[in-house]
Amino acid sequence: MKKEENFSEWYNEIVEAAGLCDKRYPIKGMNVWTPYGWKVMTMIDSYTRRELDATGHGEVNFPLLIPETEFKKEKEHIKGFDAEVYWVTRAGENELDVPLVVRPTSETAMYPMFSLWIRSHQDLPLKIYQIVNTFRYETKQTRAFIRVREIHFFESHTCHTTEEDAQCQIEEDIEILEKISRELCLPHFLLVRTDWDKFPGAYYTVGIDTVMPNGRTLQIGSIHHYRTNFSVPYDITYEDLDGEHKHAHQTTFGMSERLLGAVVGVHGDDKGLILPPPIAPFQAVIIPIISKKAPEQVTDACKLVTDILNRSGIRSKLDDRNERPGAKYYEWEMRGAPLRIEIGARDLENGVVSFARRDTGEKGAIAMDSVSAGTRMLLDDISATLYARARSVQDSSVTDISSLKDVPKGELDETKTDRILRMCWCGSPECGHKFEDSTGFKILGTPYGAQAFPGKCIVCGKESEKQAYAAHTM
RNA sequence: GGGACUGUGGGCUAGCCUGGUAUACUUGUGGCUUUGGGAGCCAUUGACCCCGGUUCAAAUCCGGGCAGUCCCA
Repeated sequence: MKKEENFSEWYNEIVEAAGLCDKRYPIKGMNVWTPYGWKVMTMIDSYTRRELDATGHGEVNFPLLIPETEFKKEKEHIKGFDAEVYWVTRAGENELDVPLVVRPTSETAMYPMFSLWIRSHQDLPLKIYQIVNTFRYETKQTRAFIRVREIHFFESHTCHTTEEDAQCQIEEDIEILEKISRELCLPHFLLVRTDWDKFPGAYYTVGIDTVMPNGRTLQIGSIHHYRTNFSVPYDITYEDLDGEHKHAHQTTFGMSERLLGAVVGVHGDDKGLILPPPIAPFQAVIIPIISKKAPEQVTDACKLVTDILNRSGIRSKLDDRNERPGAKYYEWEMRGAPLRIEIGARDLENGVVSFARRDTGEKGAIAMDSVSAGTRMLLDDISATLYARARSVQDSSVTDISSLKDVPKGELDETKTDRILRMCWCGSPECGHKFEDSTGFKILGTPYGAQAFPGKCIVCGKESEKQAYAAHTM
């Protein structure tokens, strides 16, 4: 399995071989989460919960179904989702009077309730989130975790008195994102989407994009500022200090199981998955090397070390199956366990345990009496290495261009890697569409909170200070 | 949005053109031996995507459905 040669094939094989999911469920785009994969996903969710709870968001759980009447209230939103929603039109033996939408996202489920919950400025800000599954009828090629029809995701929704308050929320969302993505060792771009690519109904959208090994970008989340685009049709108003009724300003922030897809793609190698220690179900896997001499001592030492590590907060697993050690090495490498610890008679004589790092393949020994401190240090270093490695791939995949002639076209080079283009753009839709149509690249947007970037628009040549990123997307 | 290809035990695969008895490897299960990088031997379970058509006879030919993979925009 060669990741660099054929990323698509590699990815498809690895997600099943590593035990993340089973793709044989007989509905397109709906896969089964198997125990190991679900464990990783719930680890990711636990960081989401931690950060959202810490910033005063309350966790809720809304119904899956939305009445058509509520769903249809915001026109842009409907236009964006109409083609990909599932409908419940029948129940038991009856046709329903009001058909029900299976949520593609929860704005239209939540906002009628927000309208009831919010009466006074004292009810604001309202900050809630939920971790649920949503459904979108994908007609294109689906792919495990990356393009699915049933999506596991979190969505946070907030309401504020003013646009400025809502803007502060965007800043907070970005801080939350930084903390979560750091745990996953995932570098990314924050790009304000073009007007024609923003979320249906949004005032503006910040896309969160990461770079996959084939040089294509993968959107792993988004943050939206709605202004009052939804609060008007959904009648979400509050009474201000002066007794006036005003519409709330809203934001949302969401990320999905694509985070896991990104982790697989960004960190994995030809031997399989490489999981960042914070989300690895087993951070250290202990493998006994049984020999004819002293088998009991080895077994006991393995149990002891596993116990010591677990008690010091390092998720550890003793693999004492009746298999050859080599077979276990291959399996845990495939599954991406960050650190392997081997203990045999030789190690016991020397008072150490042997280790092998999954990220670099480096092998060494840790003194038995400092095994948990030594393991902790290695795990931290693995995280740092994974992040640095991913960061350098991301940085080196960006090419600055100043003319349409510089746009790579047709055949990819021998590395089969796509490029991310950075250029000056005047910001007009005419130039944007012209660029996209003539190059086949998609404009991802302009850097969020970027410094001025003086230059000449790549299409019309007009002076501009806007920088744009463009890429092929997954 | 457009095009191409493919569905055979759990996995991978031969057979399909030219209709008749389904192949290999692997995995699983039971047993014995084994354990510092994918162990060996013996025994054993297990499959032609679904619906329809043609035919004495369909994995094979035809039509539709479902599912999967790839390419282009």
